Amino acid sequence: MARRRQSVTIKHVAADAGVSLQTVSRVINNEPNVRPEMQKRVRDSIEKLGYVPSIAAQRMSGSRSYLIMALNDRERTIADWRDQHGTDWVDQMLLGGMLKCAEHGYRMIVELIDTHSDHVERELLAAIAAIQPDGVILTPPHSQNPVITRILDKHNISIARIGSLKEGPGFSLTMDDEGAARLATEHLAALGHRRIGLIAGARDYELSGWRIDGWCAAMADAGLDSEGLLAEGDFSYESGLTATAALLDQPDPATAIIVSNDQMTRAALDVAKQRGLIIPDDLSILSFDDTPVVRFAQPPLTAIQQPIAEVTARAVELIIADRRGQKPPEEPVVVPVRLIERTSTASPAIGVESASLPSEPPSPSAAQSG
Amino acid sequence: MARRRQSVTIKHVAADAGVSLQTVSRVINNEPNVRPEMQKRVRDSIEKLGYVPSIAAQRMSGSRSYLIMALNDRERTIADWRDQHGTDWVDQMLLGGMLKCAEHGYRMIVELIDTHSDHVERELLAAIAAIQPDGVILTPPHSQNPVITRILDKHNISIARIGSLKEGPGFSLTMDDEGAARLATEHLAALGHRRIGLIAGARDYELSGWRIDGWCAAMADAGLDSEGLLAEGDFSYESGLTATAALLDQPDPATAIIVSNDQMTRAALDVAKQRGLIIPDDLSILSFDDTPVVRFAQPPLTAIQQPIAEVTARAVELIIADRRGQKPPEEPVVVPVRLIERTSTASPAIGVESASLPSEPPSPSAAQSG
DNA sequence: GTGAAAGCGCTAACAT
DNA sequence: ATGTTAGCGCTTTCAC
Repeated sequence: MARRRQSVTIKHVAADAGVSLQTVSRVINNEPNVRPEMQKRVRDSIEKLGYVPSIAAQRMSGSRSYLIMALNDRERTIADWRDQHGTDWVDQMLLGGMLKCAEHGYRMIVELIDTHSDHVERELLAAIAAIQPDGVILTPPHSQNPVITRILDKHNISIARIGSLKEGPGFSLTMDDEGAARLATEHLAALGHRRIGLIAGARDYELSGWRIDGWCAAMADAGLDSEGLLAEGDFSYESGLTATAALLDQPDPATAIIVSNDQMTRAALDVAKQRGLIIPDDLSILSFDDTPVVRFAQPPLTAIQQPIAEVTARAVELIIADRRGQKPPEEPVVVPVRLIERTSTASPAIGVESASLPSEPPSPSAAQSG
Repeated sequence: MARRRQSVTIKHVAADAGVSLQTVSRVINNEPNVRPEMQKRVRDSIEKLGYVPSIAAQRMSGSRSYLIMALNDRERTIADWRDQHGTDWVDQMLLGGMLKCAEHGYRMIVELIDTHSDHVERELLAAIAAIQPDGVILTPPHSQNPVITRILDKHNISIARIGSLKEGPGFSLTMDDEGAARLATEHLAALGHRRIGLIAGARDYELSGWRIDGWCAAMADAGLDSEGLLAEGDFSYESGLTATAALLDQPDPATAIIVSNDQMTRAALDVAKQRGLIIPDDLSILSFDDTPVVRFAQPPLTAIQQPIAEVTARAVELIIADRRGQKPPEEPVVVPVRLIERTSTASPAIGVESASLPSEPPSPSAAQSG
């Protein structure tokens, strides 16, 4: 295979503009100490020759690689892809991350790593050595894995941790899980539900706890008893089946369920169907993931729309700013969610329930259909 | 920002193994002229030190960048993402491409380019200069764009063209569109349909033609008249509305429709619903994309499952083989599709239709529900 | 079969 | 404000 050279290099530009390599380099990198007229001369040459810096060469000598690595959990990501369950997390990350990267001359590379394996460290080191990313975007559960953050920090790589508030290197971003859970709960309470169940996510995800907190707080604020309404899941379909059953199999069963992700939501729908429960007449369901499986469900589900694209774009911005020496934000960056109202949530069926409604009627204002 | 060095370089390995840089380089690249004992010594050092070659450095001096670029149409990809219509083409490309790349120490970078813009050339050149990919995977409509293939070829980059059989540099891969259309048509004919319509895709996609060919051939083979049963679409939802209406608004309307992609399928479903047609009782619908929107439709749709992941994986293999100097395949690589039978296709309603059925009854063998 | 030297395209550090 | 020099980590070329 023939040796492939860059067709137009910084040398050609320098020669064409009649300046030194360094001056061209400064212009490319928007560094100071270049007179406007020089600037222009160089930029004109760049334009004329169609010069584009080689990322590889930039990385070789400089401190930047112009590469940002998006790290996702291998097992879960591959399973989602294979099963074609319509989880579009990676797609949305690409949408937000790639486009933002492109604005700044960066590229995003998706990398999968097994969190729970013994060779996380080895895998991560290999990825770092091969790619030399300027920054890494971590998603749960990687974002709270101290082994990973420590290694990245040691290598002086900027870290954006999505879905983690733990102390640690880099900056945190969240999708306001607590607020979202509160929003979801309030939505259902406003519809008149008193038995609002929550199917929580895997315990080792920080955000699972936040959602429980938000739900608990909102239940308390609404004067509702949350006794027996919390079911623990692990984000898998199977766990969703068990959890849903648990919420329905009790003396005073849930009339509305908030489900922490799309796969468990599928399970909840299936359990409801199997039991002959009509949605939303007999049971309201609200999903914490607005993925295709949820949007195209029958009936279309009311859902918390997680701004994955946006939060990823913000993560890219933070990393690039960090590279430029700007001070990272003190506080975690919180990207608010939206509640998309569809037809899976409605007032509970009139019956014994309604007889025991509190004196205060449900607020119709919060129940407007979007 | 501190200058970041590779922690373990080829030098460390060479020193540790007591050999020269070149010997290590040869081992890394599986080149000849290294004695087995040397091999082992070097490999042991690599293992011990946890050495991983830097892609940037490899690219700098050598002919390989270990980077494969997956090129998609910017406008359509972003629209699909934004609208969240559940098209998972990019996801599936990543699944197949990334994993295969990983097996060989390559990485895949997704890049978006506007096909129809004036600056295709400029955008492509910029991407090439920045990334220096060893190979590029082209999807329609890029795969048939001579401007693109010519530039890539000139830069000595391996080209895998998915969905194009036109003469040109690089190798072609298809998902057997003609055979798939034939399969779909036969499936419907076997159910007893005589008026099987096809909503074709955009004319400037080669595969649109192949599908028409397959459908035509199968119709002829089944002794069916295809008069008035071909409607042209352009893959957009809107075009799907018009095309569906055209197939239904005629003296002898279609009782089954094959739709060339998921968005037009959505349109077909909506038209049917609006007209009060029950699927599959009044109208059978078969989609040419098995994306989430199709799988989770009500009823779930019978669909051609395009093996995007697999064809991308094959493309990666071909590119890597090409880099290694292996001779590319003479013939286009054809990855077969599968027909996923769901509940949107059934025998046409018994009525005037059945009275005029040909003497030969529909073959039940081909109508087995999967 | 192995090693030494040269240089890929670019930037950091140090001149001027 | 601009230029010069010395590498970055690796592969290529060519000598041994």
